[in-house]
Amino acid sequence: METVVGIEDNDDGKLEDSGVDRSSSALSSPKQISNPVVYKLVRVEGDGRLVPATDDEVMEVEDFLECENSGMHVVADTGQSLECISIERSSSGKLRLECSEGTTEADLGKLNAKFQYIEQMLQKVKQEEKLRLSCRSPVHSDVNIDSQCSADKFSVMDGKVQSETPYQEIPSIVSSLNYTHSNQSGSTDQCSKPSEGGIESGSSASAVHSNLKPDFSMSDGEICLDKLSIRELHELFKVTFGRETTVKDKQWLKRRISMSLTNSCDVSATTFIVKDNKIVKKIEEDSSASANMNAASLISSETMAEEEDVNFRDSSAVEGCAMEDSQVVSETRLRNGNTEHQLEGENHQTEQGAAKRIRKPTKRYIEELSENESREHNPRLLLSNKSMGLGHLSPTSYVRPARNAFSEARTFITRLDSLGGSGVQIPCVSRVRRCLPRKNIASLMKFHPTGMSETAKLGNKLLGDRGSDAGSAIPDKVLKLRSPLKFHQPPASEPAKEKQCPVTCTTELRQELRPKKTDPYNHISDNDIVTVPTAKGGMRRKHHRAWTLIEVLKLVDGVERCGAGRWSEIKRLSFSSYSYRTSVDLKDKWRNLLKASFAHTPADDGINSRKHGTVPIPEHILVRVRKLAEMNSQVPANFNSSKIAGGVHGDRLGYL
DNA sequence: GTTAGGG
DNA sequence: CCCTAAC
Repeated sequence: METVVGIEDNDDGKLEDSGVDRSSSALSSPKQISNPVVYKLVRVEGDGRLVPATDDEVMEVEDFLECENSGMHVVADTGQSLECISIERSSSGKLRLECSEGTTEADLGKLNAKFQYIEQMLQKVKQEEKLRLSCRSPVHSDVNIDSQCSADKFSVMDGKVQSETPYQEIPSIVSSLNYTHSNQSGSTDQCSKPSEGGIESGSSASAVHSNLKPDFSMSDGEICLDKLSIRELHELFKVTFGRETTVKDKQWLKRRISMSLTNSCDVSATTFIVKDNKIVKKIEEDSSASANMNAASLISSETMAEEEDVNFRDSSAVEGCAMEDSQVVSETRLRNGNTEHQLEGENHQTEQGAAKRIRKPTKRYIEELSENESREHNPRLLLSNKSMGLGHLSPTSYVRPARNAFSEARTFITRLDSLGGSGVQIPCVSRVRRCLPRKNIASLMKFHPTGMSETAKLGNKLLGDRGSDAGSAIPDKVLKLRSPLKFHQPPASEPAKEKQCPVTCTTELRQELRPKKTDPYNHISDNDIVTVPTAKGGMRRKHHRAWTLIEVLKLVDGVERCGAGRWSEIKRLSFSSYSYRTSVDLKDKWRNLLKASFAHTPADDGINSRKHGTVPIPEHILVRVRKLAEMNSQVPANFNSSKIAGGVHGDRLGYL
């Protein structure tokens, strides 16, 4: 949690700043942008101990906040850095806030208004709650106020009042009050390294838990809200969500508000709390235990912050009434986890547990968001995401993140087009997942043009078939950027190719089809070799790279030099720069060249050209091949047979 | 690891 | 291009 605590003790002079760690809060995550400022209020005893602020002190601060505009720091922009208000307590016991940085005027008025209202409500509820809960141990509650009108997120969590600002450049105000009654070390841990085990106290969190009363629950909030009239609920709702509501359903209002108020992941650890609009101070207990709890709560809070970020983003994106539902859902989900967690095991409330419970839904949520954005609902997306957790095990999983940035719909369309309007829907996921790793996309884009130019230079290039291939070679995203029209009509050779595939048109084959023709021009980027898992568990090279004239020449030269059969050597000598050409590839190609050279007659040129729509291998090369073959007695056994027509699997004999 | 050959 | 047997 982005918490900054500025503590000064007049008696002892400056208090060690160990308890203050701005960097951790400021750098911990991108979220911080959303929580630029957080304040904590702690009283420091003469001996340096951190003591929880008393109610009176709290009130002092509250009053201060209410009437002291200058005392508030306002962050006008998301880009603002953390500001810190240090609370100084003189020997006389007087608390005072200190501005550590300049104050931005923006939104000051708004903030104050909010604050005032909040304070009102807090006090009101506090009074009520005092009556009701006076006998109970301190409870926590979170007030989370989301002001949509200003796009500010204003919330009170764990006693911290803070506003979260979306990524937009909307001015935001974030302030947080954190009343802590933990010892210094505890405080330190809480503030600077919540996730570490630097807690000195030996007492366990569980001990604290057992001592503490049950966590606040939604019911608490409702109890308080129960007292409110509909009108008040409406007001509260307005303050909470930043908009009016016409809902008359008291229950609904209460639920919504309480949900929001308890949305944060407060843990019963913190010492002070803003509970359901009421600031509650915990009784001083085992301070060390408290420290533990604080640390724990901080962690969960941190986690929560992330969650909420997502949540808020969503809610802010979805405006109006409709948003309520979605928000309810998401919040409910979070809450459920939270509540569940708290109820489930106070003693089991480990940091990890808290994080896990919260994080899981978050991921999912993000995924869902992405899916919504893409407008294309593909159930397999989730699956692909799951695999992401495995890192790079699957090069394909890698692609996911980037993909989100692009229009899925277009991708989808393209894919359909590629099928020649067959209407067969190729699972986007499959395709995407089979795409090259994200990092390669750039290289593809970069190299593609080069490949094209090279092709052009070669002169013998087949534009029809090739052009298409080249286009399809690029991942969907790129394809979109290029001319999608290219894919509308599969090259004539395409169907033939497909037929040649021994494998039936299984999904896998189709998935592979496009990728295969993908990189004829990308051979420069050697890293692009991507293998895909086959049904058998083996790996299969994903891309088809048509042989270029240059490669053929190199091959012939290599054979001339080293002799046919010495593929490894040829590969080493002539294809060292073509990592995607394996010795097996050379062998296969040579085999096809042989067949072609013997099957091929000048008269066939025209026919073959028309037949395949491709540029035939120049006769002079074939002649050379034939010569070499004859020299080495490599005349194909049955060059005349019909078998020759097909050449080695998938190859168009005598063509590049 | 290479080669050869079938698919 | 893939897969494999045979080196």
